[in-house]
Amino acid sequence: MTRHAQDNAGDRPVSDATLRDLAGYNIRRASNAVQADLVRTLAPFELRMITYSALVLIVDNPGLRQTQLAEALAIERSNLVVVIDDLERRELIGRNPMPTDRRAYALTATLAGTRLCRKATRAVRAHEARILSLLSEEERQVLASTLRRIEQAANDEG
Amino acid sequence: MTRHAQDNAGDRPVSDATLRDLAGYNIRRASNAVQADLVRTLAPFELRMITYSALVLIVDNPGLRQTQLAEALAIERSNLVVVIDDLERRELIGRNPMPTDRRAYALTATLAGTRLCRKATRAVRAHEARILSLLSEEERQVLASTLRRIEQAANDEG
DNA sequence: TATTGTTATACTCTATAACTATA
DNA sequence: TATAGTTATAGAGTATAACAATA
Repeated sequence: MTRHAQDNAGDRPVSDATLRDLAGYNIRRASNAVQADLVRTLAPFELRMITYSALVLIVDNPGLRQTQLAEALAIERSNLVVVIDDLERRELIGRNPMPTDRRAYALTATLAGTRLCRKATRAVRAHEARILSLLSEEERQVLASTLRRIEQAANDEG
Repeated sequence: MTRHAQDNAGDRPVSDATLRDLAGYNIRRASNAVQADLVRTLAPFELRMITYSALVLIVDNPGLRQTQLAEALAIERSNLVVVIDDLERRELIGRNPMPTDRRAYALTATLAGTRLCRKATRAVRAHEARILSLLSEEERQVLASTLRRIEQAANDEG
């Protein structure tokens, strides 16, 4: 393919200096890349990120109600329903009636759910370890700390 | 509302220690919060994050082709079309024929587009400044640097 | 009246395949 | 044969409103 002088920006590297100054832009790009990678990591377990996260929290907090779980995951109650439906249909968790409040369910993991959770967590951690191996221990701590504060501040802006 | 002893996890704080160890989880939460905040910031300009980002790159790189722009934004060519359609319909940018390649368009911002870009950038920066004021200069640099490396590594895992 | 889980719905973001016109 | 832009479509993710059962 021949090139001509008047191609102007055609072959020069694209400058994204303005956007790279914005935390929101960098976070979106990193988040998209990491989420796509997590989809691949969790696919063998037939789990999505949100399904996996819900399972972990149920394993770690037996007896959780759905509203509590939705809040902990920072998603809407209504969007959690299909997630719980999926985990229950596969008999990884159970919706147990609460004697003290007949509106609510106490969520508990089955043995199969606990086992799958452990296996998936090992896979996710191994996968993350390869990515995070590029970062020093201090950088990892700064990353976790700054992300948490940014989330908090962004929510407070609302 | 009365409480009973058998409420089990009902009132205890939900432990998300397992998930908080995962970079992917923290990044997703921060990204969601920041994107939601950006939506609110850009709404007065009738811009979404992707529309704003595209406009910035066109202003900074006049003559850009759509494929180059999509690659720079890390989105699919096909998803960029409606974004460019929107910006063109509002006469913020123009699709100019390229004499050297009649398949492609050279994208350029109009005066109105350049002005809107400047105004929106000021608003976004002011908004980010409030959030980033919680971070030291060193933390901001570590954040930007680590996010970029994580994006790169996650893409390479694919 | 308020809350829990649920349904329905809509809008955004992303990914893929296939088409057209050019190269 | 390959590339630029386009169209259509499907799957996630997210948000809101409204409902029945229960508190």
